[in-house]
Amino acid sequence: MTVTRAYHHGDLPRALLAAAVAAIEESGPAALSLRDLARRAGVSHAAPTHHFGDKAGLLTALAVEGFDLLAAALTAAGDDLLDVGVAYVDFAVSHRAHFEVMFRPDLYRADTPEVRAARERAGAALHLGVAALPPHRAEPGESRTDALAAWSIVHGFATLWLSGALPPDIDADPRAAARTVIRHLIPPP
Amino acid sequence: MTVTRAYHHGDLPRALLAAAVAAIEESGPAALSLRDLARRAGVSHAAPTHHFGDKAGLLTALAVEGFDLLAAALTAAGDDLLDVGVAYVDFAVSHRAHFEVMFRPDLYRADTPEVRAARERAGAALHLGVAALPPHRAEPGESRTDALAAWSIVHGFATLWLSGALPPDIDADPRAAARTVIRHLIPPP
DNA sequence: ATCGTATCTTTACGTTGACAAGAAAGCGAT
DNA sequence: ATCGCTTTCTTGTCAACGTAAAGATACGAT
Repeated sequence: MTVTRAYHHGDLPRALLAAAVAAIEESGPAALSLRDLARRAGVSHAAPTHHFGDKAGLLTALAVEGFDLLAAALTAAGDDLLDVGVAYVDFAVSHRAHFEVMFRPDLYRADTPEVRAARERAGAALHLGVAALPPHRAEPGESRTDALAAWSIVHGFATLWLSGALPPDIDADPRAAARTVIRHLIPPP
Repeated sequence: MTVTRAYHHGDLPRALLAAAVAAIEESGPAALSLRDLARRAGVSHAAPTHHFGDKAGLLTALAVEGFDLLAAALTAAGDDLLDVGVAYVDFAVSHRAHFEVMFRPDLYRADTPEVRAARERAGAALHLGVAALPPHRAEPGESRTDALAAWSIVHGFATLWLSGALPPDIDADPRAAARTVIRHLIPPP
């Protein structure tokens, strides 16, 4: 006799991560409860701990998944810095649970090799967009601060939007507002 | 006989806020424990709850204090957008506990009138720096996105630095790096 | 001196993360 | 088939946490 479950046997980790995303989108990563996740998945209270070691382990897995998703989204956006920047903000908006965890290293183990590798993949994808910029300034090392400025402006816009600090009319269409904001950084041709 | 205490009688709230700042700087706002604060202040575990109602109440007070400190720092920086921007980053670096709480509205009551007022004071101070920019573009409503772009780039740089996402050489002198980054936003005269 | 209030303590309850030990199911080797 | 090993999950337990209620103590105004 087969037991009816919400997940295929052996796929508890995936189900738990999905439940964690839903829970974080509801009430933030600080209020995440392992026992609540177990309840949602219909397993005992200690099942999550077995698969992820502890709470930080679960959030580490979520962060890795997030950096990989971000890398894929940025790569798919192409070479234009404007498109890549909008894709960054779009990722934060449409994957806010992942994004909120990714940049809160006190919640997980950010120094794991897997996390480091996934983060570097995302960073490389972001740099591709910056590299397509015309080298209008001849100063050495300028492209590095170019990248840092681009990263800062899209990351700042994304986190401000996530924290609800932006006025309501921007809340309505963050992607369009992001495009306008990023344009301020790119010199007119 | 007078009892030796770490704080003047009646100043427990201040002592608790100071202890909270120290605790958050050590291990982040998520790991903050009211009972730990009480231990540090030498009072019973329920004393913090009396003064702040609950944990969110304490963090609300901390956020209000933070927005006021930020407003003061930005005002003191003057009218130049570059200076104001660097002051924003400098505030995040030198008051990281306040800053981390301020932009995490799921941890406190961000819709309180006091919080709202303090946040608007800080916003007004930031806008002063943007208003000093030359109106080089004649498009209507441009100054609003100017402000948003400026806020985004300094906020993004600050949060990236706080989350440890920036390379080590930038960690060493974030203020200088911030100045370089902000310059990317300001058109050369 | 007394009353009222603010300040803190004591006690208690439900929830949480973590740990340890055990049950149960899959699985390859024999 | 069945033995032994591993993975998966359950059960039981513990200390720590946030919160609430009620009692104790001190302060200040009258």
